[in-house]
Amino acid sequence: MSAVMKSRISVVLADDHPVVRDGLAAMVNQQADMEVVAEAGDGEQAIACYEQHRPDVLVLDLRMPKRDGVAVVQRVLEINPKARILIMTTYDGDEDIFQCLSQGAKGYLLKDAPRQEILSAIRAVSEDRPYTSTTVAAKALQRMGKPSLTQRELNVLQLVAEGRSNKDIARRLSITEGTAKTHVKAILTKLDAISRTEAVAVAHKRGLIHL
Amino acid sequence: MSAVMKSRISVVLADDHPVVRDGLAAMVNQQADMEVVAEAGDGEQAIACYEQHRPDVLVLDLRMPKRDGVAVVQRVLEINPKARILIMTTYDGDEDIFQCLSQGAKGYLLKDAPRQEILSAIRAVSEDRPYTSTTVAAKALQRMGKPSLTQRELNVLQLVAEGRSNKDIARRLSITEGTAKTHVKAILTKLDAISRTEAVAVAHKRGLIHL
DNA sequence: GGCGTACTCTCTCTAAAGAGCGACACCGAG
DNA sequence: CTCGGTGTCGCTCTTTAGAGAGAGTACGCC
Repeated sequence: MSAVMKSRISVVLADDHPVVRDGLAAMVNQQADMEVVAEAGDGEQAIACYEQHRPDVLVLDLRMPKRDGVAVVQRVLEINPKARILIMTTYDGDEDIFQCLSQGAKGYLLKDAPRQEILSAIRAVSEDRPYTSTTVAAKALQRMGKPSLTQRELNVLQLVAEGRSNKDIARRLSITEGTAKTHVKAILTKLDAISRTEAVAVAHKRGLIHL
Repeated sequence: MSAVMKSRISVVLADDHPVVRDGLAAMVNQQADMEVVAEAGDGEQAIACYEQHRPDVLVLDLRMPKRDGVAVVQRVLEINPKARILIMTTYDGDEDIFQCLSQGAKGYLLKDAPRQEILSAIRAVSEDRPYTSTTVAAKALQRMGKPSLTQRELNVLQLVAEGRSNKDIARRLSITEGTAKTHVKAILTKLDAISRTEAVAVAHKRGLIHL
């Protein structure tokens, strides 16, 4: 590589809202040092686009049809462990943030970020420098130290959030009601909640479940 | 007015995400027959912008800081009962839709709508023709016939969603636990739910509460 | 006035949820 | 192999939630 980088930063956009893609594309293409090379409207397209174009930066929305953001991050990093991924989403639950960053995404920012911040985030990530806004970083730190739920507990939590009773949950998971209660109890303890309803509120705020 | 409309449709955009505003602005300004005259990042700005520019169409996001979409619709229609408002949001709960349309918004569409649909919606609303996509219309019809909650019940529902117990709710609203139970019972009946947790799930899906 | 609606309160009774235990089998990491 | 984590099941006990039914007050509307 020469000392002077003449080629522009290539960017792939993945977001299920055409409006958002247009907005990002407009912002990016207006810059002299970057350009959008492809767009994707769902998770599978995002993976396909990445594989095909191998962009410098993949800008990714978390909540998408077909395959959600976390899964896309995983798959893309399987394809290319050095992939530079910038998560851009509306969700600020600490679980989402933690998942993405710990899995190897280089940046995470919220859609209500100002133009300048978005552009500098893309530039940072393109140079393999991590970018995290202060508010997002704070959330990620919040998540530290908090106990994490097991897969089974997440399954149970999901059913609890749908309003199922312990008996109902037991039936669906082919376990006894007592065991279902044990799981719920563990969930309440880990989320520091008194009732199942409060647990759902807490879990939703943290991004553990998505209603 | 002459038979040939030479002046372009003036549009004011209100959305708390700069990215979305950019996207919409790019789309709109690319059209020969319309232009963006102002942008707002929160509810109060939206009202101020409308009052100042009196655009042909106000494109409005529902969830915004300072003042939410429904309140903005109300206020703007107070200022100008003939205001043409197009709601554009990610939320498809039937309560949101019903509220906005019944209060006088001329159109409602989702952010994942394709470019063409967004543009034709703006044109329709600018000519005072209502625009509603089929999926949104279906939601609005779903809401018909369903019992609506009283203000008190909405207050209780909000507390239930936060995970409060009946006793807790009673204390906060300065009523007896028995009365709190009566309200919760009424909520369960109206939402056709068996438990409070299910009620929260249903209410969230319908857009009655926003966590 | 009469009617409907919302809000309040009281009562009983059953079902569910949650606290607090202990226990055993499995499995992977050290 | 031992140990920690997980998932399973069991038990008792108290608290909470929810079903059902009745009833009084206030307010606005026709």
